[in-house]
Amino acid sequence: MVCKLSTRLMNICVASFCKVQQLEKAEAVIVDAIRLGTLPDVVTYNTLVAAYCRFVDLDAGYSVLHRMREADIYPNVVTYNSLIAGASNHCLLSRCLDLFDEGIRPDVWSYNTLMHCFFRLGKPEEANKVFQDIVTSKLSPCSTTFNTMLNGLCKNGYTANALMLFRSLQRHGFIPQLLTYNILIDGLCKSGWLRAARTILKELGKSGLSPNASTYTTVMKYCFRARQFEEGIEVFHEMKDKGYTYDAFAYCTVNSAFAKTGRLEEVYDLLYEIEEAGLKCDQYTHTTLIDGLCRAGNIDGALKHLKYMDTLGFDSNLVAYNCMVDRLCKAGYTNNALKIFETMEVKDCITYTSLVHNLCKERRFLHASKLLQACLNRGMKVRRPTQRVVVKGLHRSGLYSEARMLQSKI
DNA sequence: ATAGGGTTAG
Repeated sequence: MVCKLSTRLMNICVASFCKVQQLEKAEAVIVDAIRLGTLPDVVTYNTLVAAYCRFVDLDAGYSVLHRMREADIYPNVVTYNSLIAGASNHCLLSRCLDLFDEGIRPDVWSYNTLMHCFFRLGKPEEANKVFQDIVTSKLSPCSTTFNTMLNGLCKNGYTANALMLFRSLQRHGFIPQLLTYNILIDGLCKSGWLRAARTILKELGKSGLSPNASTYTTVMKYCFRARQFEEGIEVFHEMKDKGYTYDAFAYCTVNSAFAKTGRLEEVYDLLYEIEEAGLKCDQYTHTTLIDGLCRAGNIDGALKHLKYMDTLGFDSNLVAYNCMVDRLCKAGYTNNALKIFETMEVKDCITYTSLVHNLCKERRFLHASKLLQACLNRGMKVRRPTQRVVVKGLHRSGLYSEARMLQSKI
């Protein structure tokens, strides 16, 4: 009894660490447990297989499978489903299919995952075959089967079929989940079927379910895309009134819309609100803000925000820097842009392309040529038009030997 | 397991 309890406790610990992507700590729990006489069971290993497939890769999942076999613990359908999901997430279709032939009888989850894999690879016919197989076989489809099918149809451009399937399912007694509604609303909006989307939204309201942050974010997205900003912001307020005030995803959507339309005061307010609530914006949001500030002519504000962004500990702020460099040039501060460029540890072909073009505009062809060569030396690709601008400029300025040198590197 | 947002050069 004591032993069983401790295995369960160990599994809960392992699962908790896996959930937050701390796989070393999960492994350490197992090591400690073994030392105290508690052995991992099939659940422990299944948790690990799922985590390694998800956060590392399929082979890492397989290596857990081997460890499992060495420990004389037999994998079951859950183990295989995790591997199938791992193969599917990394778009490894043939390995996904291989897993169906390894002696474990697949269940409806296995097929759901396979169907999802086909849809992600843009193979709706194959996905549909799997769906038909599930429906006609002894496996009974679950709501995930239907949700996955509806989502896949929408994402692959079969919105009409999705709507037809949805209605047909309802006639057969299928009760949609909130997720089902969210999938359909997004799919219908994406295809421009706004009236149908509104109908579904109304049905959601009548169903007794309440829209969640995801629903609101979807609706907002399409309002902003259709340039109906006031309507989008109204939706945002409704969302907050309903109590969804802690979803960074939704906030960042609004943030970007503000930044793009020059409503910078409101962005700053919202950013403050987000950070006050202890939420975090990602690189995209900050980059959009920096871009918006530049476009509004507030270069100093953008520089200040870029510095602030540097303190936030993102892996890379490359795009924000690229943006800053380009906007500085366009605002006439090319030398400042070059100074920033020199401080950048990571650069990509966009950094170079941007500077090369801006330098050419200022007829600083020699400088542009040096940068272009540096870029090529680092093995980065530069598009033809960019190369041509520099070579032409050098010729026009009579810098023939430099032109020849550049040509030889191209 | 399946649903939501967003960035730079030419």
